[in-house]
Amino acid sequence: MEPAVGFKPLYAQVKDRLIRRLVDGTWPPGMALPSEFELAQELKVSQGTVRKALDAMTSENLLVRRQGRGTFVTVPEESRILFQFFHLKPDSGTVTFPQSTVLKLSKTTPTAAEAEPLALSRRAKVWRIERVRSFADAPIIVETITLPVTRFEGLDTLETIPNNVYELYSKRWGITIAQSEERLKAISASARDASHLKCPEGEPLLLISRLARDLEAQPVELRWSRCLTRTVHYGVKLR
Amino acid sequence: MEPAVGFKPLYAQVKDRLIRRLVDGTWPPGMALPSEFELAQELKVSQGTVRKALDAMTSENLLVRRQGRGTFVTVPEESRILFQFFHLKPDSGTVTFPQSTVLKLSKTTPTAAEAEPLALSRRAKVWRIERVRSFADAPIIVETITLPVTRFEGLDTLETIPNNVYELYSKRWGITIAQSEERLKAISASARDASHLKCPEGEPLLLISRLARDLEAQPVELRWSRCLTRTVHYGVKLR
DNA sequence: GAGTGGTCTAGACCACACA
DNA sequence: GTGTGGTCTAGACCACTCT
Repeated sequence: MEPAVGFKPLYAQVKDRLIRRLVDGTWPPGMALPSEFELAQELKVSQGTVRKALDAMTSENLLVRRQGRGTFVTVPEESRILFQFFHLKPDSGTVTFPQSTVLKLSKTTPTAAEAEPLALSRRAKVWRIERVRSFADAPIIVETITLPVTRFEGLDTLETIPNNVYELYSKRWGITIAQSEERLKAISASARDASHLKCPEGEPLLLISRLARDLEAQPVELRWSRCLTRTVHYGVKLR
Repeated sequence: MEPAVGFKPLYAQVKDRLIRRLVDGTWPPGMALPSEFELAQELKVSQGTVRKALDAMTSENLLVRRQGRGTFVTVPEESRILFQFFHLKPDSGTVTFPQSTVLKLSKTTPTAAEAEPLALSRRAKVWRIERVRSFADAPIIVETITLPVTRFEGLDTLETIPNNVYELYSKRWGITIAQSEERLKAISASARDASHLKCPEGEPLLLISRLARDLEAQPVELRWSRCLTRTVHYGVKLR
């Protein structure tokens, strides 16, 4: 008699086994999974149970299913990131991905406020990236990205840091950003923020603190974005 | 041969029929629905198809299912509203619902910025509620709520306007708030905001503009909240 | 035409709630 | 014990994609 606490439905167990294959790189982004019947046969469950696991993973944006074609591992390309993780939109007009300019890349130790959410020691090494992001040449965001060096070896040897860093994390280190939590506050622009955003010191800015996690829900990236919201807003839909 | 465009899966049609019963009050909040087999028999579909419709409605927070007990229409009680629509949380400590004090209730006509999202004419009548909300006696939010008079007849005859207005909308007018969209910006506290929030004029505030919709996705309520985010933050989880 | 996911059905058994 | 939702299975047919 197994305890009720430890019980997991079969489809959840199947889901866990499939996620493990995403984590270990058996099925890299873009790859087609075997068909439902092949998976069912291999995992010794019915096709309906495999489907329930695949549907759950699809609703978490880990997979993409196309009728008639197959089931594919999600690729962290721009349009997906834009939709899933980037919530700043122009007040009017179409949504676009901002251009970015790196100000500084340094190797340092985390502050207490950085170490705690990233589950790191104060003596651990981290990369700190500072960059400005712009819509149509107008600077909108100043942001600081903090990454543990242990998971991003050789970051400083890259020629450039691309606009879409989540695609980089995936391609260079095989790290998939699967979920994140954001905390928003209103703050005043510091002299430094103001100079980068070309706005008066003391201008109200939207501060977004994001903690991003990988497929196994381990914290991977901490990001502090200060945003000028004169022409853009942060959009949320609640169901 | 029917056109592919007009096609809707059977479970989606079932879902639409069930939602109609929520809208017309056949099944009010808190009521138990018939069992899956009874619904299947009545609607002439299989129990599995009914289940798919019920699961979809459950994931939209319209229904609550309890193993062994039954399926129930969601009640807009505090804890649910807190979880579903209220995203301001103390930086540390437990989540609570703020107290509120109504400053003013007036009947007026909408501004252009109010009329458009509510799909109203500029000459329509609207209620405008202004109130302050506090955590532990500290004022945190000043907000303005705009409601079309046609859908909320007699609002001015109420003795008091309760803290949880969505519960009021449901009980008094049978209107269920099922979804909403929020836009966030950082602004400076006006003299008026500052006096209510007991903060300096010019203090950075988080402005939340919310458009709330009913079960049929019709806009119902427009709300502008100005929030002091020194000790609280707006939390978002992204999957 | 062959292969894929999408829908629909039917039935079995389990876990839980309540009287 | 009875009735509910939760899980699991098996099979059928449809719509779509690619060759």
